Amino acid sequence: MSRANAGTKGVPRADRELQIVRAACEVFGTVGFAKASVAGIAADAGISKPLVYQYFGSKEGLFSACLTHGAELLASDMERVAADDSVGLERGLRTLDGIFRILEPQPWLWRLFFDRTAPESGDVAAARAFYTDRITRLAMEGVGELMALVGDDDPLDVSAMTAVWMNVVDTLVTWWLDHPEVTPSQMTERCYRLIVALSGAEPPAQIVADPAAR
Amino acid sequence: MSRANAGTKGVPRADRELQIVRAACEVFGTVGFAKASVAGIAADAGISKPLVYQYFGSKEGLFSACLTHGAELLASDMERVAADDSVGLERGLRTLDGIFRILEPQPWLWRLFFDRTAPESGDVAAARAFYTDRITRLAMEGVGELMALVGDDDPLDVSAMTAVWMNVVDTLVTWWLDHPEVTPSQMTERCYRLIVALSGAEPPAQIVADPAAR
DNA sequence: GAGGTAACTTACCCAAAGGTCATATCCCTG
DNA sequence: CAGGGATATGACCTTTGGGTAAGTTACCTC
Repeated sequence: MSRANAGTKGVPRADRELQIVRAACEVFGTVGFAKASVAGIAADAGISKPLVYQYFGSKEGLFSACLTHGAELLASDMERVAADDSVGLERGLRTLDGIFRILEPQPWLWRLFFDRTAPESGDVAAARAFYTDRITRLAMEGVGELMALVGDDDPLDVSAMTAVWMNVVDTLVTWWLDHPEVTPSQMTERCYRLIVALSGAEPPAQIVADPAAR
Repeated sequence: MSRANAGTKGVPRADRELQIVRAACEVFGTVGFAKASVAGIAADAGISKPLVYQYFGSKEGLFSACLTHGAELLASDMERVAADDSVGLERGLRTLDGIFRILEPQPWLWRLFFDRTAPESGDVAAARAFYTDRITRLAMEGVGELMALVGDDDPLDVSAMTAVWMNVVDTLVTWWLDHPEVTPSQMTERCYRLIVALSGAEPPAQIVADPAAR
């Protein structure tokens, strides 16, 4: 009588895990690791706290799963863009475009990656290091091309510029979160204008109208 | 006998408050509001927890005092630069230069401002809104000038660009934190090169050598 | 259909941290 | 030099939330 609602509901583990991860991504991405409560996530997912621990071991394990889930989505898209033959600012624009489209239905995914309240050791750090490497490599490649175009190949300059680039993406996504009525396409066009304003010279324009980029 | 170390040590309130705020700025700025512990801050400051509460009322009140302390320092310097007659990218460079010099001995101050784990209502929010307004106004003014130079006066574009600009500053400061051997002057020069790389056209060069900017 | 296993829950434990209380010591003033 | 107020503290209270123990139900296989 005491454990009235106990007992299996016949949902396979893989389904439940995905359901939990999705709820957790939204919570972690919105309020951050430190302020997120496992009980709250469980409630959002419509299940109880011990099930979360049974499947993910700890709050940290759950966050790690979320990080992997989100980062995989983003990293694979960035690699797709990198495989194109665009260079310099145009490649930057195409990358932004892909990111905006992925984040449209789940903008909070982005925050998982830059959460300073997340643990800095253990599985979480390992997962983050793995994806940071993967993404930073792409960014450095793109930024390096851009810097080489103007004859600057100081590695520290490239390093700093890569950091700037990655946080510019972060900032534009954040700005977008505060202006939810703006569509991904409009964001891409806006980024194009901002780059024009900075550089004076206009990069190729086909990105905005290119149907293949949709 | 139980409260052995109790009793005044003759330190005036104002001195203690400054001492506590300084310790708190470092902790809040380093680990963030959520993960910071008041007892830990008290220990760092060399005093006990109840004294913190006696002087600041709550953890939130303490953070609010830190925010005001740090923001005042930065905002007043930005206003100094704004009062100069530089425009566009040169004004941006001068602002960066001032920020780097202020943050050199206490880089964590910067993070107080962008702490997403801080409370979003009450005194903290009020203090942040006050300084956000003050700083954003300056940034928008500078960014607006830059955008006007190239004929873009869409207010949303200016808004997004302002966000980008403010986070670029954040990023460069963060990058600097990871490269402590770099001096403020070197950082300013590096920023100059990055801007050149982005814009193609070179902004006025005197900022780097200008003794008045030191 | 008996039993093993995977899916699920309620009720609880306990450590950490925000916040308070009662008390102790010192300085300043009349 | 008496006492009021400012400065200071150890011990405590209370809430929050990560984590667990033990029990319940359903499905699957033989």
